[in-house]
Amino acid sequence: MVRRSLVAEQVLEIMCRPVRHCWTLDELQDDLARRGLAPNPSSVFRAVCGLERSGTVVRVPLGDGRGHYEVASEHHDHLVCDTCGRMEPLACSIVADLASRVRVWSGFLVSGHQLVLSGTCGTCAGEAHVAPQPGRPSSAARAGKNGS
Amino acid sequence: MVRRSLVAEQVLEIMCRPVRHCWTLDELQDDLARRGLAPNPSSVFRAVCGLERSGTVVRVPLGDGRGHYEVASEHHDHLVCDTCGRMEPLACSIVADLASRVRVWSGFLVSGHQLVLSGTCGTCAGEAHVAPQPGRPSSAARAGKNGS
DNA sequence: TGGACTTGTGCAAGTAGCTTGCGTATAGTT
DNA sequence: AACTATACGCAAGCTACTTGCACAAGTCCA
Repeated sequence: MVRRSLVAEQVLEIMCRPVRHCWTLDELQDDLARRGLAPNPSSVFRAVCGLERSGTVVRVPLGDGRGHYEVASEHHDHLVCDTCGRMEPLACSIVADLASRVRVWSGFLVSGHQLVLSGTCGTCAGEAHVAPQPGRPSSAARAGKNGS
Repeated sequence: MVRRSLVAEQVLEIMCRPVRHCWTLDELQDDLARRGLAPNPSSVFRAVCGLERSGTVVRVPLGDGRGHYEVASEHHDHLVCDTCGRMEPLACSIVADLASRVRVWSGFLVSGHQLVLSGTCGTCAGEAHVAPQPGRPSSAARAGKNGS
């Protein structure tokens, strides 16, 4: 008795679009709302959980205290632009030889890694020379979850 | 009117001991309790906040949804053992050339990074096989860490 | 077609890990 | 000793999930 989950279907469709590289639950819900669906946060959560369990999507820990999800593909790392908040995938091969070097260096058997590079993306760096961009949603802007 | 904060003082003292590389607020509170102090969680939080504001300690986002703090020193990355949960610092120079490679590769101007390698530390790997690798500087020995 | 069964969804409450506001205690200063 | 700024405890609040429960709806089988 396999029932299709409308929410999960739409979530997957949204995540497969190349508009963005990875999503928070909030962003997914916003996108779903824009599509006329307005599911409960718990439904979005459960849909993503299901997709994660089935291996279709994976959770990316970006260290900002929120859950980020992306469609499962070959392992890669992430570039996060401090200016526009955009995130880009980074071919993992660029750090592929790290494991063996670490092993030799410290005896640590590396089985996985998570690398997040922050800085300014090519676009923003280019724009910075032309004109400043006011009102950009910076990743830091979100950080004030409770102020502090 | 500068009053010393007993909690902040003890927190800093705890964090300066090489017993462990980085602490959560919980762990700090436990250690403080072991020292006879039993401060409120909010006091620990405020003490750490103060130390962070003054640049004495830094927050390390490990992607587990909790705040980890370590004494501020030269930037480095982290090795986390999946078996014993121990964490070790990893000389950052090992990924130092990454920025320039990424720049060439994608035009991204890297200003910072956060790398967490997970796997099995030398000690745990040794215990698992009974035949540890001799002559290798063990991660524990090198980093002067003990383990939790 | 209809009843049983299974699964998806919404709603609300619960949880973890902070974070903040407020009142009181207390160390420094005058 | 009085005054005042700061540390601290307590409790409540916040974010971002996470879970439990009830109901609705889809699927299966007779």
